Amino acid sequence: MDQVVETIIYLYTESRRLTKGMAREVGLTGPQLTVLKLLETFQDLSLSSLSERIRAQNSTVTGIIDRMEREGLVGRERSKSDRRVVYIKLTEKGAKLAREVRVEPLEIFRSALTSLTQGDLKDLLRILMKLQKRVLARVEAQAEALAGKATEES
Amino acid sequence: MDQVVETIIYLYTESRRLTKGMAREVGLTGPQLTVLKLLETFQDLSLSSLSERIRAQNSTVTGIIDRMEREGLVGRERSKSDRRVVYIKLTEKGAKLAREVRVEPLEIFRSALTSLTQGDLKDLLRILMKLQKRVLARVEAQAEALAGKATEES
DNA sequence: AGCGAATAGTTCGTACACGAAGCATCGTGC
DNA sequence: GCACGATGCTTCGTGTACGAACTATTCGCT
Repeated sequence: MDQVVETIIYLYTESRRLTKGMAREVGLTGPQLTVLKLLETFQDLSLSSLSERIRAQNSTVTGIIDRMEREGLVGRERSKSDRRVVYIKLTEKGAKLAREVRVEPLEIFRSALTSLTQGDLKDLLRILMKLQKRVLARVEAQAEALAGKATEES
Repeated sequence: MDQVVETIIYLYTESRRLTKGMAREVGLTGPQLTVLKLLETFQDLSLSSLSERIRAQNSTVTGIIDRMEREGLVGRERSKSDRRVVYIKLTEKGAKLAREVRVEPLEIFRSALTSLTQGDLKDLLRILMKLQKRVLARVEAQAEALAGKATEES
């Protein structure tokens, strides 16, 4: 039971460690490699949609992009239609680097998954989803409780 | 399949977010609350064993302890038998705060787990362990490959 | 039109988080 | 005993990571 938690933590941290190691080989950090690969796949993305995809705050991504821009890997470009939006696009150098990185970040993780039997994979997903749903329900309940408390106080 | 990865990431980040929220209520950060609770359970721990338990580097934990010491929650004490070792112990104030925090950090997560059927829980653990074993095997294979490369280069 | 709320990004302050380098101490081999 | 590698911790530099406050737009409503 605690072991389940342990294992999930292990799997998560390990997959991050792997991305990081892979990134090091080309002189990048983990998040930077992730961003590079995302931009290769989707061409331009706004900063917000980038943050959404890597599950980080805008302020965090601003920093990551700052450093990648400094290295000449990406460029910023304001949208014509909505002048609040900034699109991030790969430069030549960035695109070249993205092509050089052979393996997808979560490769090892994925190949370990495929090596499970079809049945196991199905069960795993089913149970994890169930788990997620319950956690989500509790989180929302707690959020409401807090919101209620805040209202009382105000 | 990618969904499994997604879900695991969700579960992990959510559990961290919860710890953080709980910590905020008593004016702490996530890692600080974790350390506080660990020290409450085990009394004194050396800095290294603390790092091991929270899966962080010594240099990271040094910082966390620095800040907690500044707040008067913990104290450092050099070991008599091995003067390299530093034991971290709760102060009065730290112990009091630890007692005030009712819920264990991973509470929500755990209660969601217990709400699964016995069979599901068993399956989940079995599959996750299998997955972990395979990831581990691949990681080691890759580590060796890198080590080999390094030797060639030297 | 035009005001107020919402949205997109940035800036700032703080706290992890890691690796490399440094310092003190310990342990072993000779 | 004593050189030397190993161990425990700290320091430093860099890069996330978040939330709060701020600016510039855009949208919704009247």
